[in-house]
Amino acid sequence: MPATRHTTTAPVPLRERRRAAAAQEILDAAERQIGEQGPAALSLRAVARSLGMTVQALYHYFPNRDALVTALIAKAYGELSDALQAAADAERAAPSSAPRLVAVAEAYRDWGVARPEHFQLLYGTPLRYYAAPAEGPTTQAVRRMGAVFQRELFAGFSPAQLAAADVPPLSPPYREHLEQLPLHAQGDLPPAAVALFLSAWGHVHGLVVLEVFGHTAYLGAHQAEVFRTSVRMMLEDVHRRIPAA
Amino acid sequence: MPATRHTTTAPVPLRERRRAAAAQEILDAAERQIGEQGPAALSLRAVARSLGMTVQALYHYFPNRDALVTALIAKAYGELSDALQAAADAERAAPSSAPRLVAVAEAYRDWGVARPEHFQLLYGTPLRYYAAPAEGPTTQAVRRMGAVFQRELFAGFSPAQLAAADVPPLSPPYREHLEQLPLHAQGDLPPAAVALFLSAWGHVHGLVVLEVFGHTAYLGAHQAEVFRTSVRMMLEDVHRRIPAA
DNA sequence: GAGATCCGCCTAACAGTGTTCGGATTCTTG
DNA sequence: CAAGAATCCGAACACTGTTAGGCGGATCTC
Repeated sequence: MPATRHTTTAPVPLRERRRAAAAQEILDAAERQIGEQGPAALSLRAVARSLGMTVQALYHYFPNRDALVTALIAKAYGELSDALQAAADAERAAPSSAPRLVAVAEAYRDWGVARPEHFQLLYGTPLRYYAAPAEGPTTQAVRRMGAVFQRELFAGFSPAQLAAADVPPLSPPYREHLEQLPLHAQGDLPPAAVALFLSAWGHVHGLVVLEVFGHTAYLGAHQAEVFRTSVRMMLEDVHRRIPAA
Repeated sequence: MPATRHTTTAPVPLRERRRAAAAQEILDAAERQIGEQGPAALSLRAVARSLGMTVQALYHYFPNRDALVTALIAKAYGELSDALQAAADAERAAPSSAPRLVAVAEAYRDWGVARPEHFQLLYGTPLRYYAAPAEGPTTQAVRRMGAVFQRELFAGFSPAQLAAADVPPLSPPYREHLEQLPLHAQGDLPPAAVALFLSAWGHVHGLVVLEVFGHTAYLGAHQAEVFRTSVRMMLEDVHRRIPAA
């Protein structure tokens, strides 16, 4: 079997373009359905129905449901990353980096609260038998998202400062593993800083997860303030662990 | 229609007992299936099959799938609470309260890591169309679980100390709402302490959620150390905010 | 002990899901 | 224009939760 079929001069993206357009249309319809009915209600038949075609047509654009879901997840991660980046950019004029980190965290929460169905798609397990691919477009999108947060968390600190962060002693193999981790957003991040980042990220994520999944409903309308207070404390605590220049 | 049918002397728990035994058997089979196949694969038909009966028989013990799921969730919360309490009790001899809180946090993680399917049942949304009841046995179990954590987090501090905790200013309505919250484990907890508790709980939960749901798989076998380090820092940070006696 | 009642379980069916096979239609390509 | 590929649909399979109707046996009353 030779490489491809379009052996003529032009790259022949004629048919390909229609394919891509149709696939995009399917993705949009699926996303719409998730936003309306929740991720668990995602149904190939319903997607096809809303597009005026039958189920089997979808199989010409996605090999199976999991592939469609993976594409949806990757897209959602991308949009979430964009939201975080936009929030950070909006606070670029701030004199200190603190408001930028707060803005990023708030953007993370805002995205989850505004679109709980999509948030559940990313962080719940709403689709029975769905297994996320080990390495794919999603992992890359996740890394990008973490990079935004990490950048603003440590903005304004030198590598020397970060390396001297007051962190419990890390075991040598753990240090080594952290050093050769592919989440170095910009320049090398010392292990102590990575440990701080992981803790902070878990902190922010946990607060949002509890709220979006309804486990802190008893807090009512004050959930925004709970989050704001917690993030502020978290930022203070992290900065307190980084020595002054 | 009069009250009940058993108008004889004895309370006639004869049939009731069989009913309860059968219901328990169903619950066990369902839990076994969750442990083996994951919560998303929970199927009434499969449960009935493993018990040698047909689907419709289950409907004589649970009105529908959601009721069975609710019972499973309540049971899982109970077991999780027991695990936390047991971990705290095991460290009762410790001179300081710090190791108890660490032990409770580790127990939370251990439970989630050891039984990821059950953890997903509690904190994911694995069942399509399942809607948790607003007030029921689950909320009570959740409160009990939070109480264990909260107790160990603030053990050894007086109400006066907790009230003077160094926390960002809380808005008056937020303070008021926190004061009349039904999660006062023992004695009244000042709003500042509640804010600290909520932040700490979100922190621990977020770390565990990320790990159990596979979002930090890139950390490999070091995830236990990530957690231990983060919890230690969290505890230091919380205690640093509570003034000395 | 005999009769009435109710409980427990079954067979059958409905609407829904993801997925596959085979044939028909349409549209691009040489 | 003819060849051929890409697209699409009808039908089917195995699975899900749920409901209706009917049968047998255990239980309770007299």
